[in-house]
Amino acid sequence: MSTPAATDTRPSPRQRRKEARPHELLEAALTLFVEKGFAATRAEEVAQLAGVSKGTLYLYYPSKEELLKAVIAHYLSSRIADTAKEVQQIDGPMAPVLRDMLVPWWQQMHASPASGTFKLIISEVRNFPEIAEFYVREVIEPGHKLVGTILRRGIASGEFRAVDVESTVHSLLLPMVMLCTHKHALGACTKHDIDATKFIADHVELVLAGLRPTPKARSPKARPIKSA
Amino acid sequence: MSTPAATDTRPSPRQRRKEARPHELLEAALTLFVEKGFAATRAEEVAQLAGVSKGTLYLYYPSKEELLKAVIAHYLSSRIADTAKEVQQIDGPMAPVLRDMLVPWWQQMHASPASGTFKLIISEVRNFPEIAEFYVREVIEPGHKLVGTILRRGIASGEFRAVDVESTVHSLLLPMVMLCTHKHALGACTKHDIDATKFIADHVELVLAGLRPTPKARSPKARPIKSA
DNA sequence: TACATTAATGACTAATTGGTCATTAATTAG
DNA sequence: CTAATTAATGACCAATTAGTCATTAATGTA
Repeated sequence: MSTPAATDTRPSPRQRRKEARPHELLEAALTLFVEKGFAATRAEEVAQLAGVSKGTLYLYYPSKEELLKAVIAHYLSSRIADTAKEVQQIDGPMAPVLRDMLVPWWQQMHASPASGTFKLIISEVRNFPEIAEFYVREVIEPGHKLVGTILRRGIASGEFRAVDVESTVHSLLLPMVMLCTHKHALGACTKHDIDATKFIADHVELVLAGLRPTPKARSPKARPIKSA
Repeated sequence: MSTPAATDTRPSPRQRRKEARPHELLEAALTLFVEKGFAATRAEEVAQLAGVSKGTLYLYYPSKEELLKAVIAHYLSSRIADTAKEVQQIDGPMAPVLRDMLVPWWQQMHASPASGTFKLIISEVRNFPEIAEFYVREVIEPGHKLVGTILRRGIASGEFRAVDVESTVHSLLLPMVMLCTHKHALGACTKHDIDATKFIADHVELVLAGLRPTPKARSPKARPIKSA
């Protein structure tokens, strides 16, 4: 999407661009924090990558730790809530919902720089517990609730087997998170690559297959569920 | 298993225990590297947790980086190869193999301190590419080859659908790795807990259900495969 | 007991880096 | 154009820490 500050040829020195700095700094910080980790990234590196001096960085963020929190907050501004609203209104079978919403959602997430936030959170939560709180509230809980709802509706209608919802939510989502994490960890330093687009689709199909009612225990004919 | 050096009451000061030091230092290093990350862990902290002075740490490991590599090498000494040997000799259906070997293998891994190595590797590979090489060779490749073989044998015998083996290997293993990672990241600072033992079993069952041949496309009667 | 060996120590050094602030210069107002 | 405002700079300071090494003392030997 937007070019990293390092590669673009901005006018040059000592230019005043008050509006653009915060975002450029966040972008640079995300890149470096994800790549090298928080503690191993020097504040001056972030500034340099954003094309400013260290002093300027501290003009916009009061400390390295605040910068980290700002990065996570910025790149996690919840698209989940919106998606949940949409799903609420959909009627009928749930398999297409997973196929047509969950799959592209994760494909886009994986392709975007925001995919790095997963590695960042994994690496840093224990050092900054506030991040845990934020992440659970903004991402984990809404996400699990959404997928859990979809599964429960599918089970209620007879479309899915009566599996354990909690476990199945994890079966669906953990690989997605791991895939994003992998991209910025091993995936970034070996050719041991994963075709993310294909895997995301394949994985959802596999889970859907695992959710099909068993032929023996004939489920009562699936009936359309009440909307809402 | 073994008590962390911090909690046990060892005789006390300036005791000479040449044999025990390396392992105690590795244990302390694993704990702290996993908890705080490599860069944020001070060499002296590791020494302290192991009950020795900083000088002693450097008596056994020439640098912090070498200590990190030693930790990973030690806790990854491959149990995978052994498991692979066993599986090679088993005949008949593959579902019990996954149920009876993969499930307990991951349950034990999750329960052991070695589960922390996943978070450690995720966080540090990009800073220390040698680790990537080692990990791919010792863990990823053998592990994928093993599970891939199991799936292929099941597909060949008609026990499993003709799914994409690569994707399915990832569907099986990524959640396990993520689960271990979670334990030492978010799982260590929130009550947002996952029942690992249950999830591992449930997940394998879900995948096995997803691998069942579809009732419509009747597979040719499953026949026992040739051994070897 | 006296001596040799070597495991263990911790004060120390050199280098790094988060954060500050007096100075500089781009921009705007009059 | 001149003055006022403020975005941007980078030299600087204080604190931290990886790694060293001269010293200490535990252990073994005669």
